[in-house]
Amino acid sequence: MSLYQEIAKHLRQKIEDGNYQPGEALPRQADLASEYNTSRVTIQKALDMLFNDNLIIRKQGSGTFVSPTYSSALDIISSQYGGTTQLFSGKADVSTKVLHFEIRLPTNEESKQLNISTTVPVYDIYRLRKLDQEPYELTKSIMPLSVISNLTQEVAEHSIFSFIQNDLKMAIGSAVRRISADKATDDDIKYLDCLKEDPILQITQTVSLKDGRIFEYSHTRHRYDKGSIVVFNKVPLS
Amino acid sequence: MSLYQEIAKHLRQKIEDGNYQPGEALPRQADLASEYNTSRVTIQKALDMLFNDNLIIRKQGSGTFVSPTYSSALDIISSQYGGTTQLFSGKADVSTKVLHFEIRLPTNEESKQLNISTTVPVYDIYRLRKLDQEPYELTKSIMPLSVISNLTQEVAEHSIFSFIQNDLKMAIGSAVRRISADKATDDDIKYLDCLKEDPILQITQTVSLKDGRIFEYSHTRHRYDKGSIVVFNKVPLS
DNA sequence: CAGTGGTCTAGACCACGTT
DNA sequence: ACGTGGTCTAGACCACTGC
Repeated sequence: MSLYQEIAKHLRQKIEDGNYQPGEALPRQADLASEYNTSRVTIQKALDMLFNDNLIIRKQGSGTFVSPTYSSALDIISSQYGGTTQLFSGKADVSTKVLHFEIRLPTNEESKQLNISTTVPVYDIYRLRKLDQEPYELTKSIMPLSVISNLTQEVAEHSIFSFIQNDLKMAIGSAVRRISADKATDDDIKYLDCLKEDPILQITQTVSLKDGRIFEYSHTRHRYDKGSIVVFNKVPLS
Repeated sequence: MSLYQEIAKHLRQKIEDGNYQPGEALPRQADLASEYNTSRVTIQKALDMLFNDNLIIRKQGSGTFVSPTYSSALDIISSQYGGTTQLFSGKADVSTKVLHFEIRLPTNEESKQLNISTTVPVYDIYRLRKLDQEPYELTKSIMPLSVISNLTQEVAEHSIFSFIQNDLKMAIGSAVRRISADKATDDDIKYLDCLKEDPILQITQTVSLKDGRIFEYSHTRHRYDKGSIVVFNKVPLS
């Protein structure tokens, strides 16, 4: 890990441990540079990381301060990446039932969303995830074989995200999510064990690898009483 | 505007204009530095901005490429900041009806969310926004007088966000949003003109200024058929 | 091995807030 | 006027990719 990342990690730890209280000023950049025996630019790169995570506030002409609204509750925010299995790792028992597993050609909409030709086959996987035996989410995933291969029903029963990261050694880069509310469908009622009048929270996402290739286009449906999405937005710089 | 911001803006324009196609390589950092008559570090800061907006992909040892999935559709993503009025500026006719306007002391929950004492008075504003005369969202906003002052019902009928930015000259920094689905309440049915069985998309948010003070804690309710939230997430660096 | 982006330096000057 | 963070430089070396 590079120096600025180490410094960011160290400062983050000090803030989380309460060495610096919310609202309190951090040492000047020049002093931090001396302390870590590095240059100011490197300190700035470290502070950039903390700033992007809302841990600190920077005031030109005044100083750097621990965000007055800092609370560890924000830890959740950035964690929606590793998929459901990783998110609840250690907190709850996640089990997966594969309802459908098929390799076929994509529809026009799917090929457009995945940015592939309609001649490239895709996995079509429909899964029900349970948290501590309670139905939690229903997900339909479409993944191109040109990006992900050797996916089996066995893998789908566990975590596809960890298979991609740990077995295929591919790095996930970013995700675009659209969140909406919808009425319950017959499948929702059947698998999520909800009522006809219960709302559903739906997340439609395309997830890309670091190299920019899209590897998943999916729709996830949640019971309205078991899940919400937390997002953190910085103001645009431009 | 600083040099790296100008360069980022210029490169962004070139990508959006199609001078560089999706997947195509940009010039090497060294060449860009020569072209803009600056140093490589400055070019890197400019590229950081484009990278954060998913416009480019960087491959160490290989080059910098226009994101293969780049599409201008992503422009929407970062725009949820200026409030509803600004978001639809020029696209639709936004009108606001103030249903309630009051100054009172906050509840325990509100003071906790706003990070203020229960002795600091707050504005309690309940508004119905319409888009081209159609009910769009119902928002209950709580704002501390210690942060925002001189707010009037007159202002609430237009845009509170633009009042804060343009009149009070205060800069908005970040927002934490929780998005969930809910059943329709009597108010939803009455004001949003929806049915009892229609789902509602609810956004609960706290919005902070650049200096870290929270200026709004609000709940916004949308008709399920008129609105969704799009978010873009980069993978965490740590 | 050549070529690319990633990290880092030591120092300079600028912009902004506070006193 | 002073102190702070913001920007920028010219050059060096490291890390990774691909031929």
